[in-house]
Amino acid sequence: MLKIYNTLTGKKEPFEPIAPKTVRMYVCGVTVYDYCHIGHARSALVFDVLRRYLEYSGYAVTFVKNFTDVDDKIIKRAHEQGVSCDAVTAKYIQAYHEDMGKLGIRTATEEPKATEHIADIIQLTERLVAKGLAYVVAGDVYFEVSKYPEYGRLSKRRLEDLQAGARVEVDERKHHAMDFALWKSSKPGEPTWESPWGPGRPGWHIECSAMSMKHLGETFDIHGGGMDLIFPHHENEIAQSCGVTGKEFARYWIHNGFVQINKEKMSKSLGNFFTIREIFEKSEWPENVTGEILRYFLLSTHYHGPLDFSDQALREAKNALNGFYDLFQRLDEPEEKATADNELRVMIEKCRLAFKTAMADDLNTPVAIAAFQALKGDVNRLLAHGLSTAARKVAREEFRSLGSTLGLFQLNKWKLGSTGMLSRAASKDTERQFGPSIGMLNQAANKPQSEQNVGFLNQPAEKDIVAHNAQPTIEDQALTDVEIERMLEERNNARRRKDFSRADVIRQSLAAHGIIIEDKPDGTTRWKR
RNA sequence: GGCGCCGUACCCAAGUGGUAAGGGAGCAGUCUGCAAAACUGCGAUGCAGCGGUUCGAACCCGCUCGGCGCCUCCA
Repeated sequence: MLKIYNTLTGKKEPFEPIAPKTVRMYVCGVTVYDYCHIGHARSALVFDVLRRYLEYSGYAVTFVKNFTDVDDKIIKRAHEQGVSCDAVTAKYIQAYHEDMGKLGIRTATEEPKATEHIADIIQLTERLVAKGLAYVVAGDVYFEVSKYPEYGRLSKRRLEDLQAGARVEVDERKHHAMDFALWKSSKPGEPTWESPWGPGRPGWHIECSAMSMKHLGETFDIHGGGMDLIFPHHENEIAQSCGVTGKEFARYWIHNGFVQINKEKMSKSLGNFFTIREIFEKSEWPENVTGEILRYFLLSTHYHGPLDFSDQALREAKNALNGFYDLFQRLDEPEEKATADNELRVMIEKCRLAFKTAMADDLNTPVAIAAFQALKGDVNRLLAHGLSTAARKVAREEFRSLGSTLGLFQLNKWKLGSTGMLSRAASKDTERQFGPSIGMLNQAANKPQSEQNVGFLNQPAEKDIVAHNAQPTIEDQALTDVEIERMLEERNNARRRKDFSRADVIRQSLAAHGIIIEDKPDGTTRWKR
């Protein structure tokens, strides 16, 4: 049974859905006026994993995630670029799907847009006005916070504690400084819809209430989003929704922590954010590998806490993942000995139990990953004793199926691939240039921490290198599999006649192309990019 | 001014009353022509500091120091 931390109650609680075996959840998506950064990725991933886990646990999940596609920032961006708001939102919605897709984040059951729910929003606003919870001022409609006595129960604030106008001037026409707009009369050049209060557009908070109620009903199971949405966004949603229906809105409120840079929240104003596509562009590794590294990194900390993004953190995730995929490569090799086949079952059972226990405890993904690490060690030991081809397949499948809840271990090939993309001539810094391949060959690559962060944090320099990478030189062409096999054959011939210097030359030559080799006890050699 | 979070080994990170998971890096050993990988071993007598409660505290309470978030749009 899943226990989950509920912001509303401030406690970890057993999860009980309203209707048996089904879960209805709503997560606040993004405002589509720019590319998503790694913080958006974390939020999307956390709820993607929650959804996968609920499905794994046997629930039928209806998952709704919205796009806010009408908003001040969108209007501003459209004006800046001299294009329509629709053009802006369409561009960034597509980018959202591309970026999240690379991270293996599944699309939600429903992904409603605010602009497609104007009628629902107007209707909900009318009901609030009719109930006396909202008032109209010259074409604007405001929710009257003092009419909802429980205002502040999610964010644990009292109305009196909210310092009115602390940083923003209070609109004189509002009854209370915290009253918020449900409907805004539109200025010329802004998107506009007809309404009982005149032409205008919806406020931010009301759209989520309207869309969630439409797709999930007036009361549903889970409402999620980033920590920063607790106040005022989710607080306001509760006030509107509960105010209008008189029922509870969502039962479990789940919030993920921030991604930080050097212990500070990633934000546009600080200029310390990294977009998802920027990370993929700068990555030294192929796209599918980068996606999994990012996923592993984001899940290696509990979703509720803060998470510091750095180049080094990504490298550690990559190194940890290396161990798994090295094992998977061994598991793909045939073997007749079956000495340890029976023990494998026990190890797998142990892992399953540990995985389930960890995930059921407030989605403890770091502990779940630790369970995989334990199984990795176990299987490696059993492998030394002898696991049959069939048993190896079973083990690999176990990683794949259990890992699918976290979206890990799904790749067939783990290529770190120095595919010749990196131009030697353009580099003044060999270590950075060749990244993982050189790093792994040179175990001495133990630099002071100050240098380890340069990759992603030093934007200008890195951008230069990316630019150079676009023009690979001829000598950097990747080797074909056939060529590699031929070189390995020659090397093994050399080894057999004890011509080790020749063998080492070939090994170095392969290494220069990013090929890592490993001699097996039987005299053959396995390799990887 | 109000509300709240965090501080665990070189780094990352679980653990929230019963005597410190896991990973990365490092060192040593086994194996290997040498590597690589894998395996084995080493590594916090201590969880920011100081008091208190308790048979027992990293976990509860108080104070102090340090870092951060929200109260405005924000995943």
